[in-house]
Amino acid sequence: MLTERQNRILKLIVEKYIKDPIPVGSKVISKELNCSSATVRNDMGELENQGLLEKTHTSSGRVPSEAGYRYYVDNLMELKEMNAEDMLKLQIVFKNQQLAISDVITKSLQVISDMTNYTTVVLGSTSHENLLKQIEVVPIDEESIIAIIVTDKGHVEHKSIHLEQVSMEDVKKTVGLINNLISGTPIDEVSRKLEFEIKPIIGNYVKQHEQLYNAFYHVFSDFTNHEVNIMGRTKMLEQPEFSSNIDKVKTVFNKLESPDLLQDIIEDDDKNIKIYIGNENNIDSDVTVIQTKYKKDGEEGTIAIIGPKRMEYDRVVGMLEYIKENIER
Amino acid sequence: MLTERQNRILKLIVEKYIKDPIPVGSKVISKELNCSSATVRNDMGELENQGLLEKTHTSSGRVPSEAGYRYYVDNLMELKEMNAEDMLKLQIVFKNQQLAISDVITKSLQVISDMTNYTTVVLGSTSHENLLKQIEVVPIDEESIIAIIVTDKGHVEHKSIHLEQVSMEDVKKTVGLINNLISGTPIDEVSRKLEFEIKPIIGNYVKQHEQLYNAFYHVFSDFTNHEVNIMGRTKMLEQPEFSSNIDKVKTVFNKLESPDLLQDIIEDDDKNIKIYIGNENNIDSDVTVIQTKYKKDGEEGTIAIIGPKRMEYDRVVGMLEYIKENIER
DNA sequence: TTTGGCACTTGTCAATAAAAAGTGCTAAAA
DNA sequence: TTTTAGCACTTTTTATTGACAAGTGCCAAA
Repeated sequence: MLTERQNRILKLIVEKYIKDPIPVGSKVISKELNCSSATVRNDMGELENQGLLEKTHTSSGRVPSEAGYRYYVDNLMELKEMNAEDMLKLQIVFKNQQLAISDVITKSLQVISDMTNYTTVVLGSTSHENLLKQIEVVPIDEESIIAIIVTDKGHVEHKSIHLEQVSMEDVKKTVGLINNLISGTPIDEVSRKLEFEIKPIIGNYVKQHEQLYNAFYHVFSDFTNHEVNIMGRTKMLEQPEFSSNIDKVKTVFNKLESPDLLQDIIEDDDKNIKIYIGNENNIDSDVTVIQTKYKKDGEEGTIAIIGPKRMEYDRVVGMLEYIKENIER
Repeated sequence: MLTERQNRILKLIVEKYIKDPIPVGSKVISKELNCSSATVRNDMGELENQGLLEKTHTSSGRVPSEAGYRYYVDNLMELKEMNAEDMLKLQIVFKNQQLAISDVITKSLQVISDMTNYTTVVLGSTSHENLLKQIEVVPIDEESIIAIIVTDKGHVEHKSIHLEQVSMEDVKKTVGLINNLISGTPIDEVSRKLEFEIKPIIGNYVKQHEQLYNAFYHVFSDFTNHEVNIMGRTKMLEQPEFSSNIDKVKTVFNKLESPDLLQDIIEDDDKNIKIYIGNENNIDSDVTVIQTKYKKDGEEGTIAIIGPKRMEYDRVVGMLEYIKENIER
């Protein structure tokens, strides 16, 4: 259990360090509290014993540890109103009636990325949550068509298909069949249903049914599992602790580029705003992920902000709350 | 005019420097030529006078200047066969019959990016080259529909539209009208045609025509001008001259992130492989862009490889030739 | 025209020293 | 019992020095 003064010292150190990433000494802190640097030093020693602070070397100032950030976020952080400037920039996006929800979300997270210099991510719903709404085909030339899949959540994906000696009529027949028989099925189960419900039927009266079946099978099995949108991919370079350590930057960039990983990583059913500091997330032990789920009409997904552990927690949480509120009404 | 030996020296220096970015001294060169280092030094001095070589400081070895690279590319470079390993990896992509052309291109450039550690870009055709093929609408719920635009080149784009109190019937009518009257029009002229050919008609017998017209107007005017695909966005970090200079990296990253700029930059009607070294391109004076146009059936576009000026010119040109050849037949 | 040789420049590396920042601990003060 | 002043000690940062390596330019001889 920490004393009142220790709490105040920890809070000051975390906030100072977030503003400027240099270890914080006892002197600066003592000026803000009404006590001497020696007193502060004693408390800092105790905070270090508790694992909330760290030293970079024997005689350096203190830096928050991972547990320190966690304690700060859980107990010390005060949420403040979003500042007027931030709010204004976001409102421009929200006021735009033309935009569909998903565009509003993407655009506003783009704005946040620019304002904060953190990387932002928007994750659509997963393919097992999306139901097949409709499939459309558009012929391009004699040998190729484009198949367009639309899900009930409004997710659209398309794929060009190369077919030899298949009549457009047969294609239309097959598509009609799919739309009639298996629309409403979760996307990731469609492939299986194709095999058991469509293949046997078209086998009888569609020429080249093998080729056609294969084509559609691939269309669905290649369906992107998650629609993922990353904004400000390279913002990490703006963070001093990263720009001085290129290897860290590379690690994080690689995580972001590999879409599979990203999907596994940010998955959480909680509707509140969640904060994963360092090892608490699966991206990298040097970053913090702040994320939340949104749900609006049918559409749902996750938005996340990725920054250094030394993130402006209060500001980001404020923004996420604001965005979420605006989305959901 | 350069002497034969000067040509050989310049070639050696460029190639050595490309392999390993440290200034090249007269001694190493003299070992490969049958002459003394003093002779080489004289020639190097002359090459520097001609602006083809540079020194990093008074007593350093030489480094190719921009003009030096240009001279190398124009006069000295020998194209060699692609090495077997590179070729094998690319063939795996080309052999895959399932893939549509555009996917083959994207995938193969992904492979090239991984093999070379350069950033690669695939640019689809511009919107004035794409003709409207067909527009489809899929209703999602009472108040929103998804509009899907397909062009003759097989480019697909979709947009969710929010409509209030518009009947699906009216939507279908309007879409039918568009498909009948203005399919075949270049995408960037559709908006105008909508105004003069569709608006007057639906004005008469479609309720809420204003809203509907606006919605479709935006669908087309927001149509992405260029489909752009970037692979290996962060590969620049693997290049020693960049990873030691973060500001350069940031500049290049920013250029890559801004899609508008990218479009202006890589625009060229020449069908050959073109090389833009340093200031010759508009991305950054520290990079080289090697690019070419491809054309296959209806589809056409540009592929580009972006790397440091110290790029492996011969290897990259070889790869591009190989890819182009494979695409076009 | 080429080459050996040498003076000269610059960058790199290691060692040293001094200064700055900050700590921990002790003993005195509150 | 808590707080504080003071001081010894540690580590980092910065600058200085000197030695060495790499490389050049130029001159005079081959």
